[in-house]
Order: sequence, then structure tokens, then C-alpha cells
Amino acid sequence: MVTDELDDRKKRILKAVIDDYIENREPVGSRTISKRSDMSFSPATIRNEMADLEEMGYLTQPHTSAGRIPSEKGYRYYVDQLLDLKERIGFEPTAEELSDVKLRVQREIGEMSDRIRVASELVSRLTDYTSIAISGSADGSLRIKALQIVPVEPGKALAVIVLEGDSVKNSVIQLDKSIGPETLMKISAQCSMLFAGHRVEEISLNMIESVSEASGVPRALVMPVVDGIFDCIRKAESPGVHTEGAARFLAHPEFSDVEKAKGILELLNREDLMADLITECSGSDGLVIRIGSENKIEGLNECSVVTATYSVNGVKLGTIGVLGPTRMDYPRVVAALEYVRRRLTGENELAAPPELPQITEMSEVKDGRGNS
Amino acid sequence: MVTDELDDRKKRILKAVIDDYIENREPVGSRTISKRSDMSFSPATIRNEMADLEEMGYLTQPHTSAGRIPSEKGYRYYVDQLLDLKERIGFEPTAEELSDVKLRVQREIGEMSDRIRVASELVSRLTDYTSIAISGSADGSLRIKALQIVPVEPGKALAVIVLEGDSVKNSVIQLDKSIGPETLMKISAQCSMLFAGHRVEEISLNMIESVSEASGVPRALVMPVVDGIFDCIRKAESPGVHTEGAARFLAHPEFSDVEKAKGILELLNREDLMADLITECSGSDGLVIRIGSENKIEGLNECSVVTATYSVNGVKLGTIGVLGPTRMDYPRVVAALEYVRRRLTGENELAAPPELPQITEMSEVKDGRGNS
DNA sequence: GTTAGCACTCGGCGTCGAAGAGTGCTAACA
DNA sequence: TGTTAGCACTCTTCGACGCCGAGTGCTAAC
Repeated sequence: MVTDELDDRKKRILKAVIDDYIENREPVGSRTISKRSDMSFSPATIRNEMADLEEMGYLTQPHTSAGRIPSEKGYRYYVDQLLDLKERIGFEPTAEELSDVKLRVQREIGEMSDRIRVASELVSRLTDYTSIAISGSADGSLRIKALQIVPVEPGKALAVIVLEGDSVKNSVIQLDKSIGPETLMKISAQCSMLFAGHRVEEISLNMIESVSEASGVPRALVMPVVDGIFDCIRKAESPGVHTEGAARFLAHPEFSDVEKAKGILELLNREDLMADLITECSGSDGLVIRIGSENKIEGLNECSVVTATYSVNGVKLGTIGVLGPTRMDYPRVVAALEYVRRRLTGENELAAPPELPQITEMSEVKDGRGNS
Repeated sequence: MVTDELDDRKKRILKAVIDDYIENREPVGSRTISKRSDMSFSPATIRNEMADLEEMGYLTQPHTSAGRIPSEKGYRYYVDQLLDLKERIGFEPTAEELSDVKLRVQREIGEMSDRIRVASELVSRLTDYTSIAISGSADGSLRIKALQIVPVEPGKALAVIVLEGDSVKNSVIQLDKSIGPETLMKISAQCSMLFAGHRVEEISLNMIESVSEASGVPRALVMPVVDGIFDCIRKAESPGVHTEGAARFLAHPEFSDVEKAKGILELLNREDLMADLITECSGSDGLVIRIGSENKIEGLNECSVVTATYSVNGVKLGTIGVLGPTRMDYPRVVAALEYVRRRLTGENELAAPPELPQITEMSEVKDGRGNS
């Protein structure tokens, strides 16, 4: 991991180019790099190095007489090897940046899914990119903590289940008017006994028999109730997708073309695609970065995705992703997600020295200091 | 209402101009109007009439040598007097337009708020404009149909309330670990007796005393539970706002300026503003049209809003609004909302001849036939 | 009251050329 | 051998210019 094909000077130049490009979104020329205070070579030297970097595939040129811009390979090397996460890992949002959201995250004691949604809003604001939150796990690995049937009116009841992470699902049940509240209570108690404590994926339809037998209520009457419970379970299995700050996409000049912007916004509305996009990355527990065409969704080739998955006691409770242009401020995004991770998992940000997220093992570049 | 300042020819010309402008979004000239099959005057005559209409404030000219475009006054006259709603009122979406959504609306037996949301999606697709759905009424006029406290785990419970329209609100409660399920049941039963059947607005905090007394549980222990119920009620009072098809805004050329589009999208994300916007119009039970600056939100001056409010047995359950450019296809939007109204309120669209929505009393223009 | 004709206005669009930024190459230098 | 100054070349950006067409208002004739 330490030995790679770039010598120290090339690394510094590559990092300088990418930093500059991320900031200004303009092809960066040799002169610009040369003028940086930490760069003591003439434009001509830089030019030679940049030509090399282009040949190696880290940089490209939009046209002959323009500066260089990073290629996907360049970005990948940047986030893997050059990104000085320590630059930003101590990142603490200002009071202004947090505004009321901080309080809401802290004081929120409700469902985990709510907290993740609120956190996603925070991330979007901190980074100025679009953020996508997924709560619950797509596989049915969450356990059911509680289950109850609530009588509403004759012929109508409500099935309620509470899952790990305190997320709540409910479903309105239409049933025979002859079923009284007492019968419902009996069924409810039976279902609760049978289902509570089990994982969502373990529940199967033939449990209807057991409920019917144990409660002494005819199968036909129990049916709609179990149906309602299954409806809840279906809802629990389809992860909640929440998109925050879609409008921020329009702020970035790479999407000033309305057609492009429209395409992106339409994709953002496709909950299924977004769920896939984010879930695909959530295998590991840490941060994952997908650059440009590394993510499989067509139309997102000019975008990067950074995701962070949050688990408590080994149970995945949600994932927050940031979606932005390939030319995104990776350090800031990583820092924001890391900050939020500490909040969500209850770690005090002042306690232990924060672990570096797994995406990267730092090479020994020491002098990469962020500009601005 | 029959006598107004425009003679028949002026009306026809005005309608023709607006119809054409709605379709092509280009200033329409006298020649264009003159060429229409139902218009038997020379361009010069039309020009004179158009000059009159401009003087009266119904039309404007972007610049000296361009055609005319409708002013807000012109649109207002159009929707009030010229719109031949019968053109479209028999509107029935094609199978393709409905796709799977129709089925979902029909078969949906769950919460009213879900059905309104789904209907809103349908409206957005049918019209190709952005649609905003509000479920529940902003005032607390809905009654509580059922209420229950569900024990989740030691120290944690869930408050659930079901409102008219079957919308469900819940809130996780943190409570003293010493409270067992039986105590909770007692409190739950008491709360249910006290609150069920009442309007949300009637519930007040001092009911905590009654609950405490009647259940024989100390005030301090009852407190968090009642708090949870109040949390539900708070949620019930703030109407659920759901925006659908925001990306469709970008399809309309008047928003091809990214700055404008961004402004609009940001407004769309402001749930409070959208709630106001839609609620403001929902006084009456029928359709309401707000043109351009008639709606008070700054930044929506170039937009129009059409809303339809849905009530069952006199209880307002939700409102669906369509937000689009001032130059919107009013007949289509009105027809789509009307179609959905019939669906949501359970009317069979083939039964009674559909009532015309209240917005308009037709003037006796008979020959206005839509083009294309 | 309606229409044909005509001069006039004004935005849209393509062309052209200057300006500027950046490159690659060569030759000189340490 | 690595670095740097100089220079010719390339390519985009941007404003100026001018033509074209659509549409108007006015006048005069029907």
C-alpha cells in the first residue's frame, strides 16, 4: 500500500490539481499550481509532471489548450491515498450551521428512522449536497419488539408493530363487524406471543393456523388480522427512503443544464433506485465512496456517492448517503457523515479520539494542507 | 355575470390567444389567430381588437414588435368566463396514463392520508405538473376514533391514536421502568375513555389529573404517557404535506433558468409554506384557482395553483393542489382534479352527471372548441 | 366596419475577430 | 540530468456586427 507508482512530487501535484478543481471547477493549469505557496517548481516542470499524470490516466484534458481535470482514476487515488482526513476529522459545525437541527437530533427520542431522517437533513445542510436516508434494513433482519391489534370501530382495527430501532409500522384492518374488542384482544395477545422477539424474515403466513387454534377463533375471522400484520411486515421490509435537499443539486454548475438536472431529479424520486444505490454500498459498517461510473445507475455517471451505515449492537438501523457531483468536497462530506455518525450512535464527540473511517489508509503525505 | 365589458368577438379572440399561448408558450400574433378555422377576420381586424384587449389589460406585449401574451387579468377572465369546462369534464384517463396507480387508488383501503397521497401522484402524472397533497385538517377538527398505549419493553411504550379518515399517529414514550404492562393497560383504558370521540382541539393538558385519579396511578407516572398522547395530537394538528413530481417543474421552459428552478424547488421543500399555500385555498369545498400573484408566496408569482378539497360527511380530510406555471393547461388540471375527487369520495364516475365545480359559471360562449 | 399595403421595430442567430489562457517543445542553465 | 525560460501554437470565450423574419401600427381604399 505504501509502494505505488507515484513519487512524492507527483502526489503533491495531483492533490493540488484535484483540490483546486474541487474548489473552482475549472481546468487547472500549470501556472496556477506553481503559484501555490507550497509548490516550489516552475510552471514548465509542473507541465511535465502533469503530462506524465495524464499519460498514467490520473488527469485528462478537456481540450488541447486547457488545463487538466481529474479523471475518475484520479479521484479514486485522491480519496484512497491523498485525502488527509485529519484535516477535517475534528470538524465541528458552527452553531449557525447547525441551527435548530442539532437540538432536534439530540432531543429526539422517538423512532430511529426519524432520527436518521433528521440527521440526513443535517448532513445535507452541512455539505450543501443532496442527502439520502434509508432507515430499516432491506433484509428482514430486524426483530419485532411489540405487536398489538387496536380496535378502532366496529369492523375496523389497527395492527401496530414496533421494531428494533423503535420504528413503528401500522396497517388499517377491515374485518367482520361481528368481531368484538374482546375477541380482538385475544387474537392480539396470541399474535404478540407468537411473533414478538422474532425477526421480520422469520414470520410466515402459515402461522395463521396457530393463531386460530390457540385463540379459539375461527380461521376466517383471524385471517384479515394476520393479513394486516403481514402488511405491517411488508412495510417493515421495504426500507424507508427519504431524500433531502434535492434542490441543492441545482446549485452546482455541472447541473446548470436543465435537462441534466431534470434527469437527476427524476432519479432522486425513484425510491427503488435510490434504495439500491445506497444499500449496495452499505455492506461494510464504515464509510464507502463510489466515484462516477463506479455506481451502477445510469445517469449518475457524473455523480459520486458517499455513504455511512449506522448500527447499534450489530444491527444495521440505517444508512445516510450523500449524492453530489464527482467534483465534490470529499473531505467535508466525510467529516459531516462522521460527525453525524457519532451523534447517532451516541458517542460523545469529545471522548475517545475518533477512529478514522475505514475507507482509507493514509499514505505518508504530510504536507497536504487544505486550501482556503 | 352575463353582461361584461367584452363583446363576443373580443371574447373569442381572447380565448384563442390564451389557448394558443398555453399550447405554444410563444407570443401570439394576429396572423396566427386569423388563420384559425373558426376565425373569419383578417389579421388587421384582429390587430385592432388585440390592441383594444391590451388597453383593457387582458393582454400584454413583451416588446413592441412581438405578439401578445395574456396578463393575469386575462387568465382570470379566461378561467372565470371562457373556460369551457365541458370540453374536458368527461375526461377519462387512458389506461396507459393510469398505469398501476388507478388500481392502487381503488384497492387502497388504508389511511385516507395514504389515498390522498396516491391520488396526488396520479394528478401529477395526469397533468404533468407538480402536485401537493395535504392530509388532515390544519385546525384540530378531526375526532379521535381510538387511542391505545402499547407496551414495548420495560421503560418504553408507544402511544397510538386513530383519527377520522383513519389516519394514524404514534409516538414513542420513555417511562419509568417500574411501570408494568398492567398499569399501562389501566392508563390506556382511562385515556381512551376520556379522549376517544373528542375532537383533537378539545383535548387539554389538565386531563392528566382526571387520568391519574381515575386510574389510581400517581400523577408523575401518568405524566409521560399523557405527554406521548399529546405528541400524537401535535402531529395530528400539523397537516401532512406531500409533494409529488417536483422534477416536472423543470420540464416547463419558463423554468429553464436554473436559478428560477432552484428557487421554486426550495419553496416546494418548505412544508410550512406549501401547507399555507394549499390550506389558504381550501376554504370552499370545490375547486379554487389562484393565478400568479393572487397567491401570496413571493417567488410563486409566475405560478398558478389549482386546489381541490375533499370532504366526507362534512369533515375535511385533505386537499390536493396542482402547482404549475401561470401558463398552465387549466382545463386539463381541473378535469384531473375532478376525476380524482370522484374517485376519492367514492362517487362512480358513470353515475350522476358530474356537477360542474363551483369556480365558474359558464358564459354563453358555445363555440370555443379546444384546439388539438 | 373591414381589409390591404407598407414602413418600422426589435429579438434571434450566425459570422468574425480579438483576447486570453494554457500547452508542448526547444534550448539554455546549474 | 533535472529544471527553467522562451516561444509558437491551439483552442475557447466573448463582444460586435449585420441580416432575417415576425409582428406591429397606421393609412387609405373598399
